[in-house]
Amino acid sequence: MQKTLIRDILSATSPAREVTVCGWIRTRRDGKGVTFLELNDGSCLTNLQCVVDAGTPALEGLGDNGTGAAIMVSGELVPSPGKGQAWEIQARAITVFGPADPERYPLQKKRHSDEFLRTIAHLRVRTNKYSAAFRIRSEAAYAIHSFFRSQGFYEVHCPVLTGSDCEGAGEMFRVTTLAPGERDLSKDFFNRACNLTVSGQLEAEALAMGLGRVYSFGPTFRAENSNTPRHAAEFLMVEPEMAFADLGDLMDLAENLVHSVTDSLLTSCATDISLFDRFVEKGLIDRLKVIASEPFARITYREAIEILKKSGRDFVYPVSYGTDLQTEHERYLAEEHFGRATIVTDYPREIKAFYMRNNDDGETVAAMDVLVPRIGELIGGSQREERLDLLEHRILELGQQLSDYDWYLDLRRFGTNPHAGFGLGFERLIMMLTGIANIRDVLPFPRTPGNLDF
RNA sequence: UCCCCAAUAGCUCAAUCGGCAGAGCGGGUGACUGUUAAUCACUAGGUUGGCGGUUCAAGUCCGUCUUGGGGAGCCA
Repeated sequence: MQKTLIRDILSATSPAREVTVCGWIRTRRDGKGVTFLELNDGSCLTNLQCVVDAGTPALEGLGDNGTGAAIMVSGELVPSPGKGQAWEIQARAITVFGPADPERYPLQKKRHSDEFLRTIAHLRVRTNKYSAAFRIRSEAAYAIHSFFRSQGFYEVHCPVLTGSDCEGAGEMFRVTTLAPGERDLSKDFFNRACNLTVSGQLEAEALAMGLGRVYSFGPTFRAENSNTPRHAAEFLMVEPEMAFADLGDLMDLAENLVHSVTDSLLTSCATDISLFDRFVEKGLIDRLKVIASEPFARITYREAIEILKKSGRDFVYPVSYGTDLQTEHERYLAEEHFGRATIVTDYPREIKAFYMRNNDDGETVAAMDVLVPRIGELIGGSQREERLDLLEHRILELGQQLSDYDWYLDLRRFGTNPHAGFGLGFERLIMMLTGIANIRDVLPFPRTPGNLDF
């Protein structure tokens, strides 16, 4: 049987004698002579109106099923005489696949709070807001792949299971097959400690040293006890790594990526984004147009400190050279001072990771953070230290063992070159694109401290 | 992990000074209509998050735990 997606039906240019659609009933309105169904199949935001006349086999097939039921409707596609839709289906036959008991089905024909919908994450995709959010997720991922492909990058797949426990990106989840209480790691699956990855960066660097330009796009895990609307224990990270590139190249890449993805989403997800513009964040579309077209502000850490000092603001955390920028500082820079995406570069080496390239001034490293209004840090990256002696010195300075980084140091022993990369938090990008304020609502099944349902 | 706020019907929320547990939506029943957040009438629905305390009397005050939200730290 030929089934048509509602998305395709709604863009029809002519009537059709026989179409078949499948979907879930969103609402049902009964009259004496006619019943109206709003059918949604997830292919797009808009529902398809199905008209079921009284006394027909179609109504008999429908029975008393309403909101939430999964059905198949066959009939004629005709121009709708009513207001509100161009097309409707005059139903000839209806098959019910799965009813939804209205006394127990949690989704009603009304607005629910995000907090309530999180408790039924397995069902919330059947609402307008969440189906739109997850369609945007998919389109954003597609746009990211398209961008990198157009720039000569190859996607690489970095391992989720890692023996490295010293990447310094946060607390790690331990993975083990040992029985509870057993502590002898030599008897564990890998004969050593194993963790879930916090970043594919080190592996991506290795792959960039042969493929030139690569990016990984995969899950990462942080066992931090972070309870904020911007952190999750499992999230996707986009991590490009470029050989023969410096910090300037990296900033251009980050800016072009965000421009490109935002611009293409404004077209490919126009209907879904307009939903968020109306009901979630007023003015979202205008803000996205700015993000898609305006150059990012670019300042050094030193300049950022000067701006903050001159701001006259009474910050909770005092501003001084040498300490990291706090959330309130980042927000001031991106939201108030510049009013657009802002790249801050060249942080003091003491507050950044060991692998970042030392600048010639001896005190800063070639790091960059991309700060976005309302989101905060969307991207963090750096030019990597390609000089073996300086890298070894930095590792030892931090009290770590060179042997732990043996394979990573090989990349500097053989064919080293200036290279750079960053990590982009995919969920934060989706928050930016939708205006959704809580990361738990852009992840289909969010993992946060104490929450492992579904 | 720290600070602040909240928890009452399936959902969203009221309940005055501590004094009879309420509404809208949703559900059920019926009416009506090419309807579109349909409309109208009737109706069912409660151990006020758990435990303990104060009081003649606790949804309301106190302690504690749990859960959720906001802010901070950590970061993407």
